[in-house]
Amino acid sequence: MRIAPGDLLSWANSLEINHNIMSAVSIKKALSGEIASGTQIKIRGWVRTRRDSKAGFSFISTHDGSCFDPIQVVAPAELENYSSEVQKLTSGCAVICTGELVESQGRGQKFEIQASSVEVLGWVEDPDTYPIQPKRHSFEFLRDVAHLRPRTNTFGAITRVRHVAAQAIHRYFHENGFFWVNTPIITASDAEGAGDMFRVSTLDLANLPYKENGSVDFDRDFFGRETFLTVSGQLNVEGYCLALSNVYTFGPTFRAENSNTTRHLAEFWMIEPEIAFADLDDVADLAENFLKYVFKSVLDECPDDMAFFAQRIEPTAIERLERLIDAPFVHIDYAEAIGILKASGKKFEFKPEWGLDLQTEHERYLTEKHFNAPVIVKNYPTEIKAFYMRLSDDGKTVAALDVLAPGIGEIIGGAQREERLDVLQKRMLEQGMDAETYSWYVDFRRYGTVPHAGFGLGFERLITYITGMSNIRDVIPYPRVPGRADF
RNA sequence: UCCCCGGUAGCUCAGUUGGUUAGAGCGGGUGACUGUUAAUCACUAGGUCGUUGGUUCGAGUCCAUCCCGGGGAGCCA
Repeated sequence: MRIAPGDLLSWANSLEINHNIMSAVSIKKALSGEIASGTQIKIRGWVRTRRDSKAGFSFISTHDGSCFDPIQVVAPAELENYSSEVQKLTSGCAVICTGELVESQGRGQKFEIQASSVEVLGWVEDPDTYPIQPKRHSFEFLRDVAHLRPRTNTFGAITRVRHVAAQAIHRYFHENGFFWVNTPIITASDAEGAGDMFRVSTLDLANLPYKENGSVDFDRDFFGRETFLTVSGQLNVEGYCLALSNVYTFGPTFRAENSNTTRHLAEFWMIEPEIAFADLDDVADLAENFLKYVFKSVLDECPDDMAFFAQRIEPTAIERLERLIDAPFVHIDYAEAIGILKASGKKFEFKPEWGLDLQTEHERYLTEKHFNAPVIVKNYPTEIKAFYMRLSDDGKTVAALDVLAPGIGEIIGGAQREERLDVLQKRMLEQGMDAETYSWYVDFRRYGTVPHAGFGLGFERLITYITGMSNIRDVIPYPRVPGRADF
């Protein structure tokens, strides 16, 4: 039996195995208007608040995460467990509510449920100390209860936006003929100096084997050599790029840097597309096109969540995404950027100078003050960039790019790769890199080399930008940062 | 890693130049009231003031130390 792609989901949902799943409806569906008023429905979720009316019923505001809004369940005093259970419900209790879906008599919601049954599945053991209360909590506090914070409005919204953005990313690439490549998480290459690495080892730290010269004998480690957690899938994905043309990675990435900022995590997710037969301008266009697609998808698919961010987190959350979708990104050369900074007359803590990397204050000036738009800065001085970036004819610059966004700074870093064998080898030699470790990478330049380019996008930085959340630790479920790996 | 700021009730905070029994709002409990919706009103329970040490007749308050958190910088995505 062959089933048309558009019918696959209804075919799957019709299978016996799903009958139990379909017996209740999501709150999203109950509030959507798809279900006729008067229909008997069942919803399952967690209590946000309970308000009693002595007129003989209680309002139970219930959420299940399917959408931003909770549904109001009207529980009449006639319920057999009304005084014994319903009136004892507190924030966080898990309930199954059955009843008639009706248009609400009160303001604030279109539909509500006139309950004929409220079944309590899980009580809150001690309501007095349950951390998630129906009030505003600080994000600092919620980080200490990261396992419970998904029950709040904000973290529910973040989770849905994160999901929609991830789906949009995969969809964008899929529909543009890219293949998702799962590059290894454990690696032996000291990946291009992108940062300090976490060691992966099964050696007994209290009883390390040593070689005769006194160094640790990694021959006896699990992989028979030193290994680490990946800091980038780029080197690996290049191999797939030079066979499948358009590829990307989307996976966890690890940096053991002692970074204590609102935009760094020790464990984060990174998206790295890599395109063959392409130069720096091609990858700059890809970055712009890609970002606009993802932003548009989130605006279209998460209107309620985005409205919440605009109302409570960052007033311009929606407008700035709309503006960014409409306006072309600014493209400038690093040299021009230095010129603009020097001519600005602004006093910077670090003086802008050709040959030095742009400081955060410089990036902010360019993207927030001078252009007030996303800026793609291209062609950086050779000395401050990685070995694999393509050298210009005069050798002074490499074909690197950074995408700077107002509010967060660097969101994307990319480059055209050095495809010429001799030039790459020379640069690796200059930087004192171990030729043997990277021989497989150099092979790509030996066998059918072509110009190719790619970029890296920090997924959490993207979510930070979309939602207006100011700390990256609040857009990943369980943040890992120096000194903390709770939960 | 460096520079600033902070740690008081379950949560968010106030607490005077050091001075008796440390306060408020929310949340919890009890009651009243109400198609309510951050409901409202009354009553009530709840604190070794981050740790350790010091100064003082007396420390939430001053000093030192360590721990933890936040913001900024560097590194980067």
